[in-house]
Amino acid sequence: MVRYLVTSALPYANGPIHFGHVTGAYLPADVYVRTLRMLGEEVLFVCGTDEHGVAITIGAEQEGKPYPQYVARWREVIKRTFDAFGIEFDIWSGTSICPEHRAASQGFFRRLDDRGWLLKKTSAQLYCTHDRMFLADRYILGTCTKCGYEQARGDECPRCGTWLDPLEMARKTRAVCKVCGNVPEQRDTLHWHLDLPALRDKGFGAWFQGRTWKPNVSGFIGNMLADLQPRPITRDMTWGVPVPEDRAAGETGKVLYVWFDAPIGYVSFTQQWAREQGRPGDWERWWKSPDTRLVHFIGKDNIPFHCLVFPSMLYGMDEGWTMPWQVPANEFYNLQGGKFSTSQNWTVPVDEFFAKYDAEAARFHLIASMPEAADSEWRWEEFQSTNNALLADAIGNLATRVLKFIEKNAEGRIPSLDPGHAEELDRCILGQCGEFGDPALHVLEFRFRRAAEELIRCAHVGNKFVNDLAPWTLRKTDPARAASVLNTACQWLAWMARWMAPFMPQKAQALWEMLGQTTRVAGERWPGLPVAGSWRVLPAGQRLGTVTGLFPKIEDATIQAEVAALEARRAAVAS
RNA sequence: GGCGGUGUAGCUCAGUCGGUUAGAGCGACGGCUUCAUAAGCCGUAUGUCGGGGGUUCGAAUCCCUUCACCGCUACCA
Repeated sequence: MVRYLVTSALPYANGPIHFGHVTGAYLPADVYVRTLRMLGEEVLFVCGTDEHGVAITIGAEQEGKPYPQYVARWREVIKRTFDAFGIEFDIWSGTSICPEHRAASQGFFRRLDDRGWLLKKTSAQLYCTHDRMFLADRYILGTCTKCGYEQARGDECPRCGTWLDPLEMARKTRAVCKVCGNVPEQRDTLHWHLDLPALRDKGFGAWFQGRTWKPNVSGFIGNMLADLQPRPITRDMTWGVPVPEDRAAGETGKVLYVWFDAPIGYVSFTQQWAREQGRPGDWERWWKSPDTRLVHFIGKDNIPFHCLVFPSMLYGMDEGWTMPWQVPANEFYNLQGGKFSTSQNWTVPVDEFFAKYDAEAARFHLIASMPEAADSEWRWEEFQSTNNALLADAIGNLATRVLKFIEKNAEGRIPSLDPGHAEELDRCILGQCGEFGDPALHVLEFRFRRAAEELIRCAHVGNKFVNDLAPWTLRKTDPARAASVLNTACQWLAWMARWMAPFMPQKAQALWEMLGQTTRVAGERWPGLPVAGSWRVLPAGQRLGTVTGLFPKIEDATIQAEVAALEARRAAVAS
């Protein structure tokens, strides 16, 4: 029996997440998971914050906060955004708080070492005696050895684009620590490296080539595979998972590199979940089974780690670990013509957003504009258009036009269906479906935008049916037939509610209840495509719930104000 | 610099194992309708498919070249 283990990239706990993150890695995963559940599949959805690494230590020190406190704050801020979007994980943890994380990470390290996949190498790096740390290339500022630009970073000159060697730059020019401004010194340091070329040659390469990937994954990784280097997996610092003492051989102050331990978070969080469920051993069913379909939702910046490094580690464990099944990496999501940028204040402040707008409308718009094949962006005008034209006019208005009519003319109960009309009305409405596709099938193929389109088509079909059959006219000439038409329209709404559930769970529930249902729509079986004769589920005579508008409209002036505010925030930073 | 992605109607995109007059939604315009959140339905218009060259009976779709935007380039994550 197949089961789905779904992960979303662990957000780094040193800042808020924005719409780009949400639509890239979290929302599609949530929709995928909700769809699978309605299809009756067994699913586990794992996420939490990535809390180690040097960027966090620097951020915490700048704020004068202990690392755990700094990280906890961002963990909470990030979670609040997910809650607002209705993104629900089965387990939400963090790499520094998950009780299982250290042992799991060290276990990977030991096992990979035992299997001979780890190499020890000594190399020279720049060390800041003031900050007492080795400096990552990007934390070194100096003069470009090529063009003379004085604010070049250790890895690359932002002006001429040249790749720089930080040691050479430090030798030839006055390079300083970006954090404190002092001149670093060169020191030798020993680090463990993951032997990626050996793993590739011993079978990982064949495994990768034997699977089909999205174009942005296969091209990129296929190229990297051709020119692999062993990759360092340790760092000189204290914040992180220590290299196991029994392997450190006297080396002190070494921790696992954040990118080594972060993806192990998927494993350790699963272990935590299993223990909290009272079945501690259950995690292995997820992580060591050929029946598990492991799906990593990520943005394209994470491709090397999820498609090369982490699966190489899993492969190197040689214990039958579950390998990634699909990695639906999205491209990037921008904002109104520019990149989301906290430093430039080119952002949508999320708390403000949710105070003013409907989170489910935002969910739908993000799905409908998701960067599946190419970068895309949030435009306020388009959000308005989606909300007004698609959600309010097409979907919401279909519900109110049918249900309010029933309230006024049919005592607020689902009208009866004359068996003599059923077959013809089925033809009328199902005949319009044309090349209708099942949204769930698109979701399973990670075509979320397409799935969103089908949902809108569903509403168009309902609207056309109501228009064509015009119950407001029929009611005067043939009341029984009018009742049958309205019954059919209600059945269609019930269909639409279930289709909406993975995308807009609360709105789907609201519509479900308006139709007089008291169950959870998310608990319904996914209905697939309607089949003549068997697609009606609502009993005639059922009392409707309270009928209200599902989606309020957004005024032009509101949107203009948002765009103006966006520009104003950026201008304030620039000045 | 290397590698990858993208470039198709005003906007957002679909379509690329080559094949009839290049599609959808939104927006625009015209007509119909009045149950509904002034919503709905029908119809119309719009494109040298980034530029150039080539292969072919035939190319948005294959090859070469060129331009633009974006990303990655592995000791920031």
